[in-house]
Amino acid sequence: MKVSKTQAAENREGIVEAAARLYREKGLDGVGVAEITRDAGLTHGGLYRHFESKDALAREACLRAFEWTITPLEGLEPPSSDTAPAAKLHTLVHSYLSASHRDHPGEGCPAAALAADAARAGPEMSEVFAQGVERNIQRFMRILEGDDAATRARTIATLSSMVGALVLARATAAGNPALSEEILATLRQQLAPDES
Amino acid sequence: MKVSKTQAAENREGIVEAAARLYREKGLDGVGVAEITRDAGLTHGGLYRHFESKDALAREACLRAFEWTITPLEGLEPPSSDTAPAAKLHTLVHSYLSASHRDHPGEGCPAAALAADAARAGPEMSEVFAQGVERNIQRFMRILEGDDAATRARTIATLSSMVGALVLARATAAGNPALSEEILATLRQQLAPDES
DNA sequence: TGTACATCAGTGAACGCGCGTTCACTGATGTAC
DNA sequence: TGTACATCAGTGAACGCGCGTTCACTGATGTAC
Repeated sequence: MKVSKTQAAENREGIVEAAARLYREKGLDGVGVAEITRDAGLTHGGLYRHFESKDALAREACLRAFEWTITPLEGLEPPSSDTAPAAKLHTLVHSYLSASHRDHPGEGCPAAALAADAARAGPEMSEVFAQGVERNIQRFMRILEGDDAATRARTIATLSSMVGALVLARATAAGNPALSEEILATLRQQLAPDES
Repeated sequence: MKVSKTQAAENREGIVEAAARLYREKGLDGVGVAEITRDAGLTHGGLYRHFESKDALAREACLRAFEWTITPLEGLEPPSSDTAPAAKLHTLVHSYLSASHRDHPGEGCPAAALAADAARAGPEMSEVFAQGVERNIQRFMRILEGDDAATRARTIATLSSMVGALVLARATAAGNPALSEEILATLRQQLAPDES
């Protein structure tokens, strides 16, 4: 049963998006091609008409995941072009370091969900990751409205803090919910303190 | 071929240490029991005389890994009881955020290597992780020689930064070595600036 | 101290299972005429 | 516009493989006498 070109493109799209979500939820070694294609409404055999291998799909899924995380950052910009950088930063930090983000990795930051896996997945995946991180640095600097070395350093430090805090909050969430929340709250306050 | 009680205890020890190293190098889903026992000089069948399951071994290996990372922190203390907290902090930060630590996860911080895996490995593993993180917070505060809420907040923020930076540096190392080094250097400077 | 024997740490073949990948096949698509 | 047919996206059985776990067995240990 062949399928129209547009339908095939949509199916391919569905596989990439299912993979991007499932990999972030379960890790690169925690999902099989059968589960991914089933989630996209297909069977596993057809996957290889679109992707050379599972690893190639994983790279494309990570690329997609990095685009997704950028979108919410950008979503802040159009309506908030008249908003102060500090306000944008506050919104972003509090959204990133939220219980909701911690508890829904599938739609969240791929760096926090997959960085450790990516470090073990070979040079091509590392390139994908390096591009994603560099792009997030650029977007973040645009929010801060600075392009000098000091802004870049501040951006890298802030992103590292956010990723580390989210990763630790996730690892401790089930075993010690109070500690998990303390980590998130401490870094929210540190990076974007509430007035009052 | 039975073996003496001391020999059996040593063998058990060897399995835990091999597991602690291999899990940090390859991830919780990246190593099999055969590889672990082979690394310890045994065959896979005997593993179940010592551990109820692979998951139980993984938890004990993580516990062990957290003890190891604490040791180097403590190693700083006896000779440096006359050293200023700032100097200890400098040594610790520069050692943690080094290329050597980035490139040798097997002997390094389990939080940076395994937090994402641990978040997916069930509540018992999360408890092990929460205890490990809490213990590292306590040790770090002892280095800073403070036990108030502000010191604790500063500690949590610093540890989050270190973990996030190391995780990002590892994920980007193969694909963009300059970016990886930039991340480490930026956070070294941010957390424990060189004088001059 | 010496002997008989129960214990049990470790071995390695075997198990059922799920994995990534392949491939013969299906049948709607889309093109050539 | 209608018809014949090559294309190829998707199906699902099958493959070889490595996984975690089990188990009958081995033989040195360590205990009971």
